[in-house]
Amino acid sequence: MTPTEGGSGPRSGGGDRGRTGHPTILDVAERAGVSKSLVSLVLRGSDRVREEKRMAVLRAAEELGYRPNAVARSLVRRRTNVIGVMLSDLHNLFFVEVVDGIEAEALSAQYRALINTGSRLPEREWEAIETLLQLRTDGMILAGPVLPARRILAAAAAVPVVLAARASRWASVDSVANDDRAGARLAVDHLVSLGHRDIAHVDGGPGAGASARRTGYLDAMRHHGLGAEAVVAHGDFTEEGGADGIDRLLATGRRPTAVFVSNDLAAVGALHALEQHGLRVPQDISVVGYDNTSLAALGHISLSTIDQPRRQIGAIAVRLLLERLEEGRRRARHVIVPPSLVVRRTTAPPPRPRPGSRGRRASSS
Amino acid sequence: MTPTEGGSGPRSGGGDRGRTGHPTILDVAERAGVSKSLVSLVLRGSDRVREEKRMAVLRAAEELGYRPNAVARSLVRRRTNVIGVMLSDLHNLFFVEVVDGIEAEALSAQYRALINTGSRLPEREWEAIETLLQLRTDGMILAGPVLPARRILAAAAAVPVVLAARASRWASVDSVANDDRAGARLAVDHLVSLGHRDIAHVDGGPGAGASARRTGYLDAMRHHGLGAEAVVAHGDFTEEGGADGIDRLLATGRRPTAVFVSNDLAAVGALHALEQHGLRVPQDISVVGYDNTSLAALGHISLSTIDQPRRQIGAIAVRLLLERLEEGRRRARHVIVPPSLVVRRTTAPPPRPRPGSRGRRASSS
DNA sequence: ATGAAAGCGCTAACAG
DNA sequence: CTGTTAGCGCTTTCAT
Repeated sequence: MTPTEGGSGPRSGGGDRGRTGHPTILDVAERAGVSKSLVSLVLRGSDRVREEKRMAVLRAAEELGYRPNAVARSLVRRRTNVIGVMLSDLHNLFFVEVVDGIEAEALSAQYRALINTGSRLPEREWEAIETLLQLRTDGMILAGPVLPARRILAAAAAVPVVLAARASRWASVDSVANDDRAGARLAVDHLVSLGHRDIAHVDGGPGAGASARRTGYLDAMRHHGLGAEAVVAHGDFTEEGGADGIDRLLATGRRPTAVFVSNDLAAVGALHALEQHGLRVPQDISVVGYDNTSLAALGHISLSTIDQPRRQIGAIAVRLLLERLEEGRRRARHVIVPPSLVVRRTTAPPPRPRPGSRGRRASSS
Repeated sequence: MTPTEGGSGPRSGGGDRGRTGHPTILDVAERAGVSKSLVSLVLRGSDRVREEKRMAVLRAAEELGYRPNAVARSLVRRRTNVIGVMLSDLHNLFFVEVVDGIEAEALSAQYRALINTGSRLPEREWEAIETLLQLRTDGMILAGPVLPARRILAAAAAVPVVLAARASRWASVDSVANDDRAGARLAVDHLVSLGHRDIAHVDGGPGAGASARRTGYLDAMRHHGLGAEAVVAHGDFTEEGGADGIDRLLATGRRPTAVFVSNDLAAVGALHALEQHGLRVPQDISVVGYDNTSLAALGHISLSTIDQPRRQIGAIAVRLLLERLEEGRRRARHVIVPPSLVVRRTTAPPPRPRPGSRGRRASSS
C-alpha cells in the first residue's frame, strides 16, 4: 500500500516496479528480452511473431505470474467487454435464473457479466447503475428495476440498455419479456378445462406485469363465457400479498373452486392462507401461480404454474445488447417470448357441488 | 440554457470528443475555462478552490452530463475501490443474504461490491475469480466456493481474500463462518427438551460444514446419554438429498420421533418424503433444518431451524478485507459467529409411544 | 517481425 | 489557489 521505495523520480529502464505487487507487461518484456509491444502482440495471440520469441514471452509471463490488467486495457481500448447487470433483488428467484441466462450468453460472446444489486430500493438501484456506468460497462441489463422511468432513460442515454423481463415502451431501451396476458389466459384455460367455472384471481397490485396478467385473466374468463364469475382480489408479488388476497377473497363470502395467483411466491402465501381457512388444495380448491420459479418445483409445494423461459429471456437480453454493440443496430427492439403451462399438484377438477351450495349461476350469499 | 461557447472546437453540447460518447474531464475544463487539474480537485471535493471556480466547474460538469471514468481513475490510483464477490451459486438463498451483508458494509465504507458467479462449477468459479483479478478488485470475498484449495491460494497470492461462511485453515486467507458444531448441538438440545430421545440425523454428505454438523449432532446425543440412539443417514445439501436421506432412514425399519437435517433445503425435501411415507409433521415426527433461509420462513413450510447470522457474516467478511486493505493487517484472522435456534412449526413433543413400540423410555443416566 | 512513440482519462506532485 | 507535468499499464499506429 505504501510506496516506501523510491520517490517519483524519473523512471529509468530499471526493473523496480511491483509497487502494486502485480507484474506488468514491461516486466514480462524485460525478462523475455523484447519490447513491450511484442509482449502485447503475443499475449493477444498474434500470428506474426517468431515462434522463438513467442515462447520466450509466454514463459516469462508464466514465471512472473503475469495477469493482464483489464483496467489499463479498457482505458485504451475504450471498451471493457463487460455487461453490467443491475439486479434489483437478489432474493427474487425469478431474476436469478434470468441472470443465469445472461451469464451463459455473455460468456459465449467473450463478455463478462458483472452484477450489482439494488436491494429493491430506487435509490440503491440508481447507485448501482451509476457505478456500472462509471465502470464503463459496454452495455447494461436491468433486471426487475423499480426505479423511475427517467432514470432508465438517463442510463440509456449513456450506454445501450435492455430491460429484462419487463416490457419497454421507449425507443431508446430494448426489452425482452414474456406475454403476461397470454400466460394468464393459459392459467384460466387450464382451470376451465378441468371443469372449473368459479375462478378468482389474486392480482399483483402495482407489480410489473400484474395488470397484464389481470387483463389476461379477465379476457379469458369472458372468452369462456364466465365474465360474470370473474373476481379479482387485491394482492401483490409477495407471500403476504398472496395470503392477504385469499383472506380478502374469502371475506366476501365468495368461495371459488380455483384461484389464479399473480406469481409463485404469492401463490405459496395463498396456499398457506387456504390451509388456514381449512381448505384443502387441490381437493377443495385449485391454485395456479406464475413464473415457475424453483419454489414452485419443490416437492412439498408442487405448484401448478405458468412458466416463463427465464434463461432464454436472459440470453436474448444479451443478444439485444450485442446487436447494438457489435452490429450497430439503432432502432429499438422489444421481444416478447411465450409463456407455457406447467401442471403440478395444486390443480384438480373442482369438488362436486355441495348440497345447499349456490344454486345455479353466480348469485351469491 | 446552453450557451454556445467559443472554444477551439466546433462542437458543443455533449463534449467535442464524444468518440466514446462520454465527455471527459477535459471537456469540463474547457467549458468551465479552467485546467483539468482544477476540475479534478473540484470533483473530488477539495476545499481549496475558489467558490466561483468551483461553481463554474460543477455547472459545466452538470451541463455536459459528465460522469467520472472509474477505469481511468483506477489506473492511476492503482486501486479500484471495488470488492469482488465470487458467488458460487446465485440460487442458494443462504449466500444471497450473506451478499446483502457484504453490500451494505462495503457501501458504508465507500467500496462497491461487484458480483461474479461460478454456477457451482470449479471451472467457472475460477474464471469468475480470474476476471475479478484482472479487473483489479482491491479484495475478494469467496462465497461458497467449490473449487480446489490451490485456486483459493492462488487468488490470495494476488489480493486479499476472505472466505465467507466457510472456515479457512490457511494463513493467507481470512474467513468468517458460524460454529456448525454448536448449531447442531442447539438442534439436538431443542429436540431433547421437547422430550425426544430417538433423534436421527440426515447429513450433508461432503458439503461444507456437513461433517461439523454431524459431529455436533453426535456430541450432543452422547451428552444427553443418547449415544446409542444416534443414527446418521446419508444425504446432501439438496432437496433430493434430504428426501433420499429420509427414505434410507425409514428403510432401515427405524422410526425416529425427530430428525435433524443438514440444511433447510434438504429439510424441505425431508418434509416431503415424510409426507409421502404418511407421517405427519410435527405430530408424528419433528424436523429441524439448518440456515434459516427465507425458505424456512415461508408460512407454508414454517421450518424450525438453526439460524446463521448471514448478513453479519457478510459484513464481517468485508471488515476483514478492509483491515488488510486499509490497516495493513498481515496475520490471518478466522472469525466464528454463533448460530441460534429458531422454533417454528415443524417441531413438537414426540407422539405418545404406541403400544408395542420399542421398550419403555431408555431411562436417562 | 519488432520497436518507438503517442496516448486513453484521470490523479498527484510540484511549481508559480 | 491554480496550472503544468508526469505518468498508471496497455494498445496501436508507424517506422524500421
